[in-house]
Amino acid sequence: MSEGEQDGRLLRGARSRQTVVRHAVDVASADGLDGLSFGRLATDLGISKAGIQTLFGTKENLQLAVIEGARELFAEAVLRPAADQPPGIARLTALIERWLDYAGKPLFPGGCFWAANLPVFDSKPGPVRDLLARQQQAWRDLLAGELRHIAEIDAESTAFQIDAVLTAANIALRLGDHAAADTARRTVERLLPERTAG
Amino acid sequence: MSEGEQDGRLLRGARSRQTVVRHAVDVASADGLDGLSFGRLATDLGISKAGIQTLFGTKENLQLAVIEGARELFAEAVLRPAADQPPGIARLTALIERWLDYAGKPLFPGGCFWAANLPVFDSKPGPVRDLLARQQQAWRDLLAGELRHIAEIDAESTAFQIDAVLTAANIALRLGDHAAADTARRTVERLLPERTAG
DNA sequence: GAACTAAACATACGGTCGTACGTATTTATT
DNA sequence: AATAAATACGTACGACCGTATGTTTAGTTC
Repeated sequence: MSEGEQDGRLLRGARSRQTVVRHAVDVASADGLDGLSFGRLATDLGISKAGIQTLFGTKENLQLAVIEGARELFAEAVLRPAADQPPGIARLTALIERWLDYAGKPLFPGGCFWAANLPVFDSKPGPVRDLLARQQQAWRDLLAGELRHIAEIDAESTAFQIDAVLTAANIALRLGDHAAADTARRTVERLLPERTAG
Repeated sequence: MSEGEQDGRLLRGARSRQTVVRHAVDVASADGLDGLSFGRLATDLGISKAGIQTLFGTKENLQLAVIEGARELFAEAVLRPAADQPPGIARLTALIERWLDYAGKPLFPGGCFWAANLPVFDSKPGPVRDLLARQQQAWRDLLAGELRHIAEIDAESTAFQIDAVLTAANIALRLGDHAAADTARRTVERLLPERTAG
């Protein structure tokens, strides 16, 4: 009758990992990947510290699992909805709108997961930093891919710029600037060529 | 004959604070303001943990002192050299060049101090977050002030954009993208009106 | 249902953290 | 020289950290 139940069955294996990771992502987006600890997660979830340690082994493994988990949530909230749109400016716009939603009414309580954690780990070589950097690059590549469907644009450099503006908007939002999303929207619009009719 | 000496005299008062803060800024730029601890600073500097505690009282006070110290170093490295230039585009360019230097060959071993710490504290209300946010705003206001000398430009929004690009360049630099400074330079140039002759 | 594996737990260890308190030492003031 | 104030230090405390080891429980396989 402990808390570590789900659907009346004790959490076991993959299902336990998922439960822990899901909560750990929230913790890490607010307090950073460093703010994670077996003890805290155990207390929050009402299960034993040693049980979590059994599932993940080391703290670094936990962090890596959490990063993967965050990416899945991000893909579900931002990438998948935009995949419906046709390639090019439509899909790009959808991605950006979804991203601003994602940063605004936080899927993650601490705002963008990568904006929160990359600056902390960018000076700490290791698997955590590498994984975060790879995911960030994948996101920028995705933006660049859509931009290549638009003529008269330097895809790489525009992708860099869009990502920069979105990240800055994320921080501004978290600091209480409610207009930041609109600012970002207008800024991005100006980066794209004059809108064609329709 | 302990390590806590300077010019042969024991460190006392303000001089001690300055010594500790100077080192703590380096630590905090690499490991974050959370990575600071009395014990670690004491070990690094070869003085006693309790001595540092006497100087700062609480950890939060230490963090606030470190933030102020970082701002002084930033002002010395970026703001003061650019102050020679005439207001407007010349001074703006000087600020940006100095900033890229500051982010590149690190005055702080962890790159831009605010880029590293703002994302961590933007979700944690308190004096530390407030001070960091105020300083960030002051920097953006400074950029906007210079931009107002340039016609046909939305000063606020361009300042937002320049800051966003510089911050993104800082992270890219730390992740090994050696071309990031040039990318940022070119991006900023495109934000300003066609260069007048000379 | 017996044997085996995987999962969850209990407990323990050394380490560091932040803070508190008392003591010695240095500087400043009288 | 005596006194007061500011500094620096030694030590101690409870709390949490990450990890390791052994044990119990829950599923699985034969």
